[in-house]
Parts: sequence; C-alpha cells; structure tokens
Amino acid sequence: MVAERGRRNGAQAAHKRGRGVTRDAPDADNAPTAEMPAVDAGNGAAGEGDAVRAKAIPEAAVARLAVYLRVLSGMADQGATTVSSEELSAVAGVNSAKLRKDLSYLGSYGTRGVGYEVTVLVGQIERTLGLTRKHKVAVVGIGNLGHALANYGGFPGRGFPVEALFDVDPDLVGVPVGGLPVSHLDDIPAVCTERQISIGVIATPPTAAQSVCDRLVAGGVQCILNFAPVVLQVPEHVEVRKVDLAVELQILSFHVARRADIAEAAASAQAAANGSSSDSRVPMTKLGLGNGLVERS
Amino acid sequence: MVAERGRRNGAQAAHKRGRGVTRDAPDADNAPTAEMPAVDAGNGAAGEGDAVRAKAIPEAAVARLAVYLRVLSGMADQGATTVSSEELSAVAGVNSAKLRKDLSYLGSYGTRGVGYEVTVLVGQIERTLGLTRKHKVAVVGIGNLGHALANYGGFPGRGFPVEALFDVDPDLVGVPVGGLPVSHLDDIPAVCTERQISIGVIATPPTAAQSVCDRLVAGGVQCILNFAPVVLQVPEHVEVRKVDLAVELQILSFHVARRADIAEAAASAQAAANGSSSDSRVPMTKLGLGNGLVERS
DNA sequence: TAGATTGTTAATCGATTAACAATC
DNA sequence: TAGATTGTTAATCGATTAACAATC
Repeated sequence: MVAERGRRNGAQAAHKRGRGVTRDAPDADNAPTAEMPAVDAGNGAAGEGDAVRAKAIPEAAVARLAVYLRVLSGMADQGATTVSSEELSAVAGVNSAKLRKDLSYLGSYGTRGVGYEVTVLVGQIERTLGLTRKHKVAVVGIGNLGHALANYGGFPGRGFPVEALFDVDPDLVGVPVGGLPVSHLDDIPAVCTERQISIGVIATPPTAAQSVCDRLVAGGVQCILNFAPVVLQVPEHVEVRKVDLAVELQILSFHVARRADIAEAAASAQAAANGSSSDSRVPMTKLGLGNGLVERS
Repeated sequence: MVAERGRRNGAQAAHKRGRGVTRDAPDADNAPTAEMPAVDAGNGAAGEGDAVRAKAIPEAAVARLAVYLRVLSGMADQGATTVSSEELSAVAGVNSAKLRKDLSYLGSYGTRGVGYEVTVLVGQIERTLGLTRKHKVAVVGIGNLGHALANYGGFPGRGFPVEALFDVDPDLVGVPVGGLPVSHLDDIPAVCTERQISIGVIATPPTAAQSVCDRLVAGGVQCILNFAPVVLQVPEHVEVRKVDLAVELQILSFHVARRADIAEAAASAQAAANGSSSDSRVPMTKLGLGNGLVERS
C-alpha cells in the first residue's frame, strides 16, 4: 500500500507544487541545501550572476510566465513594441503587482515610466522557460487521445517535436500516425535513448501507465506528462505533470452543486424572511452564508 | 486592452483560485466564526447530512478529494472495507495530516482508533462533489481532440454524459460522432438550453474560443472546460477550468532547463574547486542571470 | 520638472503540516 | 486498560497584493 522505496510519489509532488516552489526535490525540501547551496554558497554573496534563475521561481509563476509569453507573442504579432504591466496584466487576467513580481524573477528588463519592450520580454521568458532548445516528445498510447496528441498542432511552435510513438497493439506497430511509425511498448527504453527523447506523454489506460512510465524512465526521459488517471511513482530526478480530465470535471461538478446549494439557501432564506419564523433554525446558519453572499450574483 | 465590463476574467479567477478558497464569499471567509461556531458547538455531530458543504472547501482540497475518490473506489473494488488516513494518504501521495484535514471538510466520518469505512467515504465525497446528479456535457470543436473527447471513456462513470457536439464545418454537421450527430456552432444556445447542458468543453482553435464561450453561456451552461489556449472572459456566475497543453509542456521545459543549469553550475563549481579559476567568468554572464545590471537597455 | 511606471517591500492572507488531545 | 487513529489546533511556510520609493 505504501509507495515503493526509491521512488517518488508523483501526486505528492504535484500537490506540493501547488504550495510551492521548485518542488522536484521533495527531500531537498526541508534541506534543499543538500546540493544546491553548495553551489550557491560556492561563490557566496558575490554569486549574484550565477544560476540564480535556477534558484527559485515558484511553480505557479512559471505557469503564468507561459501565459504571458503567449499574450506577448500575440501583441508582437499585432505590432506592439512596448507594454506596461497594467496592460499586460489585464489581458493575461492577473493582478499587476503579481505580474511585476513574476517578471522580476527574470531579472530587471522594464523601464520605469515606460514599460517593457515586448520583444525583450518574449526573449527573456523563452530563455527562462528553456524554450531556446528543443525538447523531443514521445507519445505513448495511440488511442483516441494519443492520436490527437500525435497530430496536435498545439505543441507550441516547433519547440516540442513529437519524435516517437508507442502502443501495445501489434496491429498499430509500424503504422504511421502523423507521419511517424508507431513502435512497440517494449522498445520504449531503446528508442527513447536513441532518439534522445526528453518528454514522455502517457495516454494509455490507467493499468498500463506505471509500467509505461518505468520504461520511459529507463529510456532516459526526464519529464512526463501524464493523462492516465493514476498516481505515478517516479525517481527523484523525473518531473511529472498530470492532466486529469475526470478530476477537472469533478471540480466543475462541485461548483455546480455548490451553486445549487447557495440558490437553495437563498430561496429558503427568502421564505424565512417572508414571514414564518419557525424554520429559522435551518438555513442561514447551517450554510454559514450569513453575509452578502446571496445577493452577490 | 482591458477586460470587458460585466465579465469576469477567467484566468484571473483561475489564479485566485490557486491561492484561495471559495472566493465567491470572501466575506464569509474571515468571519466564518461569526455564526458557524454557534451551530457547530450546538450540536457537534448532528446536522451533517446537510449543505454544510457549501461553506468553504479550498479548491485544492476539492481536486484532492477527486483523487481520493478514485483511490477509494479502487480499494472498494478490491474488497477493502476500512482504511486509515495513513494508508489512503500513502496511496494518494499526500501528507496524512492534509488528508485528514481534507476529509474533515466533509464532516466527521472516521472512527478514532479504527479508520474510515471505505463505502461511507466514497458516498460522502460523491455527495460533496455533486456526483449524485448527472452533468450533461457538450463538446465544441470536433477536431482531433474533440473527437477524442466525444468518444472518451474517461468521463468518470456515467455522471458526465456527452449529449451535444458542435462544429463549424458544414461537412461535419449531421455526421454522428460516437453515436451523436454534430450540430452547428450557431445552434449552441438553442441546443444547450433545450438539452439542459451544464458543462461545455471547448476544443476549438483559439480564435473561435471566446465566441463559442459566449454562445455556451447564452445557452445556460454553468461551467466551461477550456482546452483552447486563450484567456476566456465570462460572467460572474460561470466557472472556467483550463487545460493548457502548451503551458504544461513549457513548465516541463523549464524543469529540464533548470536541471541543466544545476548540472552545469555543479560542474563549474567542481572545476573551480579543482583549481583553475579563469573560467568563473563564463557561465554567469552566459546565462544572463546577472540581475540584468549589465545589459539593461 | 511632472507624470508614469517599474521593482520591491512589507502586510496579509491562505495552505500545509507537526503534534496532540480526544476517543474508539 | 493499552493501542491506534481521528479531528483539530497552532506553528510555519509560501503566495498574493497594496503601496511606494526609485527612476525613467
């Protein structure tokens, strides 16, 4: 029942990620100090210039940087040359202070009284996100979703070329999908090593996911994007992101239900206000909605 | 450049969500104490079955509840009847205190010294997530991804039946996909209203997304799951979740890059330690991490 | 200089988690 | 009773954001 030793629990990392920074080394968590500090401490206080970037950009900020990048690219396409934090934050849908703080992780590329140069910002974000190099992708599980992913035009720019496809189905092996022939699951380690795949996308049924994950790791894959509804166990050095459709839908379901509850409460509160007082024991207090909540929307 | 009035910015909400709770009732937040304690103190264990749920479950906790539910269902299938927070948290990959706190939002369904009854927990989580009712889903954009989603077996259980499909392509309209005929984008409001769709899934190209979103909202859809890489503007009462493949990949890219930097830094620290000091000038500037002091424009 | 906007500080708010009293 | 485990408290940690000095 307990996670295997020597493996890191993907979900845990993911959850921690929510809270924090640079969560890849959960151990390094309370003592992140294990190896990094050695490096940092290496050049002591002087060490500004160093791999400071690597230090600590919160995961949430990284995700937002990717959004800013997209917005900025759009602006650049429309000929914008300069943008203020106020403008950019409005379009990206974040607080402008948060935006400036996020951008400050990149360094100091704005001009007071003026704003940011769009192209400079684009370049810096790309650099920080490591988009100046290519990351080869393998898609495992060529079902509906895998098929879609293999053909996906959405892999941003040409920075994430799909260079390997895998499936168990012998009928699929050898068949080209999106111009690339499908290989067998058994060949994952060899093919990934050979083609220098750095990102593995798992689009298999849940039962196969862990085994596929293990083979990807054996093939030297550094990061995994997991669409299978399972909590993957991976070694320390492997980063997992999870996209879970079921969870997304269930979160939405929760909100629908919550809203229904609120409406119901409002209705019975209304009823109560309309006269009969015998039911006063029920709704308001129970729901803990005492405040302006009701009339808000 | 600024978000339209009367609309809420999806991304902003999403980001806030990361930080927070039930943002809709910010008031009830700091003073839940005002009324609740009275109630709770009053009957302690009583009044559970109720809409207490509406109070304040952090979004992050909701997402985890969905994960617990999946794990518990698996355990139930394997015949488990009871589970401790320690076991469940290990499998779900979270801290056990966090798990207990999350479960405490449901009410008090454990037995000290024993643990939780699996079936009870499953039932309570389902109730809280609103899974006791059906949520009809519409998929808009029947391209690769939409196709996959329309056929997706992954929509959990039968709680999220796909009951409408839409696309702009006249050649697709009328064609059944996964047994359901595709309707035209223009019919979104009418069809959604008629079929009582509560969740809209947007799988269109980014340019079409906002307009599709507006029509879904016009059709009375309460929640949107957005796969298009755009920040959607929606009215207050509509909940948006976003799944952004590009952002996921870019986050992974960041981690690959960071790791490379760390390795490099470690290497040069090593080199430095080994004697020669002349190379200390290289990596720092090269990485452009000098706080931008030098090359400020 | 006057106006604008950045970059940063510090206050605030929320989420995580160790620890433990309650209690089965 | 002794052992186990929950539910909750309080300390801690991190993320958000208003506000403002720096400065273009």
